Order: sequence, then structure tokens, then C-alpha cells
Amino acid sequence: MTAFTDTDPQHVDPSPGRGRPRDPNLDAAILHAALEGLIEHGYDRLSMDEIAVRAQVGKGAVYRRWPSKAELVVDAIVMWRLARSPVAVPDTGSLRGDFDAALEAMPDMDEADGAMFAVLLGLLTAASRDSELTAALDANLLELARSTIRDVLERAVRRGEIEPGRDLSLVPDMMIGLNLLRIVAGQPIDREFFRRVIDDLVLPVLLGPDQTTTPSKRE
Amino acid sequence: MTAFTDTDPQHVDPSPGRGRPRDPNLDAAILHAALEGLIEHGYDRLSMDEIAVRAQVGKGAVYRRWPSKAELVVDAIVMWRLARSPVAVPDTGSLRGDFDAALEAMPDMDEADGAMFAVLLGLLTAASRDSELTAALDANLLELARSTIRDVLERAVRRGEIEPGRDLSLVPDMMIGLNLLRIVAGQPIDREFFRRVIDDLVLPVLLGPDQTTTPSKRE
Amino acid sequence: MTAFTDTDPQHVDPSPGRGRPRDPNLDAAILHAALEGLIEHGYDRLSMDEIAVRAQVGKGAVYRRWPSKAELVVDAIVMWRLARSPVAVPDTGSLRGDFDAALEAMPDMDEADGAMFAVLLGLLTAASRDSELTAALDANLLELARSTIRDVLERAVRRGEIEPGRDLSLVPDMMIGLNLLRIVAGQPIDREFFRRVIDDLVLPVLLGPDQTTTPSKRE
Amino acid sequence: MTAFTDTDPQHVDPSPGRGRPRDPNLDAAILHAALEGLIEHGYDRLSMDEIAVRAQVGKGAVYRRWPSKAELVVDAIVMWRLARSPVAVPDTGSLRGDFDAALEAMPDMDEADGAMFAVLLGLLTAASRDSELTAALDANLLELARSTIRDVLERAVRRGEIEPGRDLSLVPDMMIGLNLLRIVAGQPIDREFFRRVIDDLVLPVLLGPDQTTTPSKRE
DNA sequence: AGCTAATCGAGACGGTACGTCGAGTCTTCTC
DNA sequence: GAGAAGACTCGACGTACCGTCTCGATTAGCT
Repeated sequence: MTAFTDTDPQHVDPSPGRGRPRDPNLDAAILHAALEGLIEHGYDRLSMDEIAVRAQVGKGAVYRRWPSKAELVVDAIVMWRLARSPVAVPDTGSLRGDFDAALEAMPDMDEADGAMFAVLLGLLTAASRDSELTAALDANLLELARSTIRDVLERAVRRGEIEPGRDLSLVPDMMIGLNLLRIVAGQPIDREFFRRVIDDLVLPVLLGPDQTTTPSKRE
Repeated sequence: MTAFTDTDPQHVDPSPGRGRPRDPNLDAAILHAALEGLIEHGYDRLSMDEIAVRAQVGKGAVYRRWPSKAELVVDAIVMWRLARSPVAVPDTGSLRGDFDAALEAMPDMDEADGAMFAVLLGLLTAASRDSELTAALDANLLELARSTIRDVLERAVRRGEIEPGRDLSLVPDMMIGLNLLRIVAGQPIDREFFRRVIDDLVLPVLLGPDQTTTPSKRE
Repeated sequence: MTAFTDTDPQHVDPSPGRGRPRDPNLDAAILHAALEGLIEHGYDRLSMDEIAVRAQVGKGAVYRRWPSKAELVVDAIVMWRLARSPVAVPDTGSLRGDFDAALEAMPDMDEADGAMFAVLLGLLTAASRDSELTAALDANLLELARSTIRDVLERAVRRGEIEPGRDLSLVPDMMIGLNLLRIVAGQPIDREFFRRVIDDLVLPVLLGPDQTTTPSKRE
Repeated sequence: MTAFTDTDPQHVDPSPGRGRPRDPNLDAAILHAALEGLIEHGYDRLSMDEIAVRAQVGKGAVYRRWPSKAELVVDAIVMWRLARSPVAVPDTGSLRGDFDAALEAMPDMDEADGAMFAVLLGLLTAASRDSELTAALDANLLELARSTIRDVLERAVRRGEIEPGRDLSLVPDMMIGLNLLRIVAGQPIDREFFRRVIDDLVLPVLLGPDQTTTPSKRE
């Protein structure tokens, strides 16, 4: 189940010599069919038969590439995610500037994106029983967001805007977690919300005094 | 589909008088059977037939009360949540004291709880297409956690520990969101983690200087 | 299961003293409802719930009178049968005259009758696993027809039209069997057919020479 | 619903190139499983699930071939009937000799056959609402018996044993009808009964004087 | 009049079968 | 060999029906 960690969605091409080679167009066709179905029906109501029909492909071709519906759908979402954003935030010279730049670069959510978020959540949770799937999603989606934020923070530390000793490891997760909650509650993730997160939570944490000098009692 | 918003899990009693009334014991029996099955197998592998057999009940009795597996399971989880904790945090006289008390009152997660969280999350996702279901889960589970935290914060404001003008509306969601993320990632929610959230994020935000006096530029 | 042999469809009225007496109107209402449903849907598709609703009666009232759907339907058909024909063939003074009279007295089959025959057959066959039910149908429906024919034959024997020693026991069954076959094959039972049966089969058998003097070899 | 009239029980093979062809072994396996269950439990108590399990087949494979339980069972009975007897009666040189030969060739009814007859009858009834089904049963079962008897009669006419002008069309139906009645009444169809039918009814009709010269009055 | 008991309509109950649908595998023929 | 097509097993789904049971509300006879 190494599918998710590969940048390339398709799996090993075992013996490149003998026989008819796989049609590379089919990978994309299947992923797009999965994505469309996902947006229309959600994970549960999406059937592999429908994906195959949509992609004008036999079910064999699908299962030759992905071992299960769950994993196909994960790859479909990863593809969607990768195609969506540059992810890299430019260095503007200041922490707040970086956040402002990120906000401005943030794409407007259209309807499909909203549906996609819902689906994504669905996947995360459907995956919660399957540790490999969870790990894969974590690596591909959550880590992607985490590292983007981490980059911004590290630059600020290097600039001296943030005290060097601070443990900032929870900050990215805080931001991601808040977004997750918005998705769960069915609320939109827009610039307005993001700005409040930055102003009311992130900047106070980063720029405020270090509270760890007077920690709560430990047992 | 007003089922979820009722405190009482069973639905409308259409014409009270005519005909044999529903056996109220069955509601509980079915919910418990659903919960047991949920913990053992997870949402996908749980079958309505099994629930009926476990509860020593005909399938008709189940479908007379809940129109689908998903909605039954939602109610089962709501019941589980409600039965689990009073959630009220005692007033210790200080913000940090309240948090410490909450940490200590926090129940140890046993295996069933872990499974339950996973299931719960699974449900959130299954619900993401059904706005009523989402709303119900939100109202019953998320709001419950939110209000608990809000109480603690409001007490601190009244005591003068937190500056009165601060917008604290995001703080509860921040804490909940971080937990959600842990669940998604399959990591445990233990006291250690919670303490870090409080020390590294919550207290700095609450007790630090108000950053909103120098907000990021607004377009 | 003495239901079928009673002229009166309802069963024993055990203790005529205490308690509210059964509403005698319901017997007929239920039987008619059963009959209507039978004609509309056939035996299999007819449900006890529907009968109860049609008769504006609780299911309890039905099962208080008949122990099962099969037996209710049998009684419904017996009722229909009894209400339909005088059955007695007048003595015209000659065998052929009696048959002619029977033919003329024979009611025209309307559409409902056709459906009824089909249902009747259905019942006969549905009953074939239940010996008591079979016996009841036999006694109530087949024997009714048998005895009518037997009367005509016995009169002819007394008149001397038929040789006294002949074994005529198969003749009624022959006539009934031919009708049964018509029903099975979905063909109408009309006067034309009946006349052919009488002319081509019954009269030759009754009036022809006794073949039993030269029987086929017995092993 | 042309299934029943086909000699071959399975239905149309829609496009005989594309896709995996239906496994022809399954047709037989399912039919035999149906037959076994039919004999053991009768029509009502026979379940499609049991048939599928017995045949080691998924329910899908059953419903892909037959649209309902009733129609599967009809085909199962047709198969049973076809496999049972060559039905041809040898030419012994005389009418009575032919009948004697038929009697001797007549297989002893074992228990399964008795059950089968009952089931068969049950099917006729279930079929009585569905004219196509009725027609199919007629063609496959009744006509088979009719033609066998007709052969014997035609030979006798050719030999001159029976007057050439006689309308003998009712004779086969008379014999079949009597058997049908026996089945309905739950009585055995044995050689003794059959001999009485031949001696007391069939031979008198065939060899006696033609009564049609003095028919009953026509209106 | 009160008491007892069986009735009534209504509808919930356990159980069981129905016919459908989905996941993942296998098998045919064609390219 | 890969490709489309579609049959295969397995198992859950939600529905419908049977025959029973349980409500509150009648409706009699008996005290």
C-alpha cells in the first residue's frame, strides 16, 4: 500500500518489457471520475462501478491500479489538493507580511471545493480504522499544510521576531484543527475567518510573553 | 428528522392513545446494541441485522424508530456522550486552577473510548452530506464541549484575570479543533497533550498582550 | 380446525355468558374483504393487514375468528360458492333432460367468477401440503359438485336408463376433473364446453355397453 | 418472459461476445437446488437464500437468471418433468395392449414424486394470475401428457379399432383431469386407479356406440 | 350501579424472506 | 499481457408480511 506516499499515483510498473503496457491516460481518467463522483454523491454513495462507467474503463483497470475504493479516493483527493495551490508562501520580510501574503494567495472557495472538503473529512474519518490509510492521508494532506506554516514560523524565528526558545510545534496543528472544525460544522473557510485566527490566536501566541516560565503544576 | 435535536432519542409519538404504544425499553436496548456493535466492528462493519439480534428485537422495531443505520448510530453516540460526563468544571478561584481541575477530572480514555472517537469521527463524515445530521451532531457534541470551556473563560473574565474586551470566541474551537486533529491522526488524547495545549497556546493567548491594537492590514 | 365443515363460518362461541359478544357483522365483513382482495391480487399477494383495513377491523378480530390466512380464504371461497348456485338439478324424467336442465341453470361466468376460479385453484394447490385444509376444501367444494352429479346419475339408474350394475363412481370426478383442467389452462367453462363433455364422454360411458365383461388383463 | 417456452431453461444470451459469459453449470446447479428445496419444504417454505446456499452460488447469480422465485421454481419443475420419462408408449398392436404397456411402463411414484406433484399443483395456482406462466406450464407439462395419449388413440383409429369419425379431443383431457383431481385431493396416482379409469371410462367411450347421432337438444 | 370479562380498532412486536445493490475477484474475448 | 465487459461470491440493505401481543375504549351479563 505504498500508493499514497508516491508522488505518482500509479503503483509499481512491475515488468516493463512483456505484454501491453498500461495506458497512462487511464490513471487520470479514473481519478477524475472518482473525484466527480465523490463531489456528487460523497464517499459512501460512490460506487466503483460508477467510477468505471464514468471513466469508460473496465473495473479491472481500476483494481489493477488501486487495491480498494478507499485508496483510490485518497489518491483522487491528493491529486485535487496538489493541483490547487502553490502552497509556498513568499518571504515578505515580516511575520505579519507573510501571513497577509498567504491570505491573499488563498484561493476563493467555490462550490466544488466545499463539497471536496466535506468529502475529505469523510475520508479522514472513514480512514480512522485503517491505520495505513490514516498515515497516508496524514502524510499527504496534513503534513503538506503543516510544513507550509512551519516555513513561515521558522523564517520569523530566524528574523528574531519570535523568541528562539519557544516550542511552536502546536501552532500549525492549531490552525489546521480550526479549519477541520469548520469543515465538520459545515461552515465556510474564508479569508475573514482565517484573519481572525491569525490576529486573535496565532500572533498572540507567537509574539506574547512566554508563559512556560510559570507553568501549571505538574503532578 | 427532528430526532437528533430531541433530548429523548425516540421520535414523535404520533397519536397517543390509539394502538399499542412503543415499548420504551426497546429504544435503549437498540441504542446499546448499536453502541456495542459500533465499538466491536466500527461503523462500516456494523449491520442492522446484528443490532436487531443483539437487542433481541425484530428489524421492524429498529426501522420503526430510525429511518436508517446512520441516524440510529448518531443517536447511539449522542446517548453515549450524554451518559459519560457531567462536564462541569468546578470554580477553583483562578484560571489556571480551573484548567488543572479540568485536567484532573478528565477521564482516562479506555479502549472503547478510543474506538468511540473513531466512530464518532466516522459519523461526522457520513453526516457531512446531510446538513440536518451535521447540525444535530454539532449541537449535541461540539456545543457541549464549547460551553464547558466558555464557562471557564467567562469566570476568568469576571475575576479580572483576562482583559474584559478580548474576543475569546475562537479559543474553545481552537481546543476542540486540536483534539479533532488528534483523533483524525489516530493519536491519543491524554493529559500530557492537553497540558501542552493549555500551557503553550491557551494561556499565552488569554494572558498575553492584546495584539488586536495593531492588526494586520485590512484590504 | 373444524371451521370448514361448519355451515356457519364462524367457530365455536365458547361461553355465551360473560364478556362482550362477538359482533356478528364482522364475520361477513371480513369474508367479503378477503374475497375482494383475493380477486384483486390473488392468494399470495393478499395480506391479512389489507383484509383488516378493507373490513375496517383490527387484525385481532380476524385472528380471533380464523387461525390463519389460508383458512380464512377457504371460508371466503366456500361462502362465495354457496351464495352462487342452487346446485339442485330438477328431475325432468330423463337423464338427458336432467343434463339439459343443469346446463340451462348454469350461470354465466362473469369476470369475477373467472378470477375466483383461478383463486380457487390457487387455494387447492396451496392447500396441498396441509392435509386438513385439503380435506376441508374437498368436503366443501368438490363433494358439493360430486353429489349434485351423483343425484342425477342415481335417478337415471332408478329409471332404468343406466344398467344397474355399473360402477359410476368415476363419472362425477371425470366431469370435475375436466373443469379443473380448464381452470388450470385458463380456459372458460361455458355451456358449449359442458355440452361436449356430456355428449362426447358422459353419455357414451353411461349408455354404452359394459366393457368390464372383457377387462384388460390383470397381473 | 420467454424463459418458460424455451427448451433451454436459461434466458437470452444478450451479446455473445463481450464480457464473461454466464456459467452454464450454474443454471443446472440452481435448478437442482431449487428442486431439492422444493421437495423438502414445499413452495412457501423454500427460500431463495437457501437455494443460493445449496447451489453454492450468490443470490445475484440466481436473480440474474430468473426474475422471481416463482419463475425459477416453474423452470425447476419443467426440468424435473423433462428428465423423468421418455413418455413414448410402444405400439403393441391393439388399443388395450397399448394401455397395458403404458400402465406397466408407468413409474412407481416415490415420495419425492408425491411431493413434486403437490408442488407442481401449487405452482399452477401461483401461475393462475400470470397468463404467460400458465401458458408455459400448459405447454410444457399438460401438452406433454396430452400428446402421449393422443398417439395411442391415433394408432387405434388407424388400426380401425375406433370408428374414424369420432371426436376424441376430450379424451386426453379427461384422463389428465382425473389425475389432477387426485393430486388436489391428495390421493395417490397408482396403477390400480389408472386401470379403473381406462376400463370404466376410456374404453367405453372409445369403443361404445357413437351417441352424437342423437344429441341433446340444442337451443 | 358496580364488577367482570370478552370484545373492538389500532398498531407495535419477533421473526423471516424478499429482491436490490455494492465491493472486490474472475473469466471471457479483443487489441 | 492490458483492455472492456460483465458474471461471480458474499453479505448488508431496507421493505413487507405473518401471527402474536398490548394498549385504551366499548359492551355485554352478573351481582
